[in-house]
Amino acid sequence: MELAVIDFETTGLSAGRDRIIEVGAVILRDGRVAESFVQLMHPGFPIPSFITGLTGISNAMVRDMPPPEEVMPRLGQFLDRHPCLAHNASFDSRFLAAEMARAGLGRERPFLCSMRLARRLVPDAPNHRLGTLVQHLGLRPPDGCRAHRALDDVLMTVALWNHLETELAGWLNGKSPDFAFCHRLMTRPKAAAAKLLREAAVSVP
DNA sequence: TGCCAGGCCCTCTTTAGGGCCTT
Repeated sequence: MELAVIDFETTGLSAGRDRIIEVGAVILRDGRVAESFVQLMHPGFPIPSFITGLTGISNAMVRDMPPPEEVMPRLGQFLDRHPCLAHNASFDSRFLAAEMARAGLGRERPFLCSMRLARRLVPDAPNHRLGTLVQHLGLRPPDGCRAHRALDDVLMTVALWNHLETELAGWLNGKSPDFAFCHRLMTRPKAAAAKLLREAAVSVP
């Protein structure tokens, strides 16, 4: 399954009030990064100091950067028709929809959520934050990877997804899971998701 | 003036509340 893995750094949590200040995205093909896209953006107002402390993205870094509405057409072309994957996808899909609408480019995109899948497949993790899961599973993000920068968070999500996909393929007798199966798994209640896995394990030849 | 996200998910639930995740 080809996926676009995406992550936004923003000025806050509200898609209605806050703006995107950085996007990272990659096209994942056979578990490998085939293309990548990263861009800082100027939100049109000062970045809150809390966000600069969290992400390291300062007002000086975005001073000469384009506003989100200028970046969205290029991002839309990059994502093309790929289904998207993000960690806590409801957050990123809300911001993507809000910024696309501001740019006059409204289009709903299907999303998978690595956090919701991990809650089904890694129930014993201390918590389901991206960094915790990567550490808990012993995954190795690329050297120099820094949490809360968009492309680095994308690469950690890729590492997590590759682990989850391998685990799902184990349930499916080696067959790679498709989008519909992953979506069913992450949207069903816990007990129903567990039943879905058990049924898949015996029904896939 | 005062406030400011939103949706999933669990449970001491369903006539509800609060923790988890994302920035």
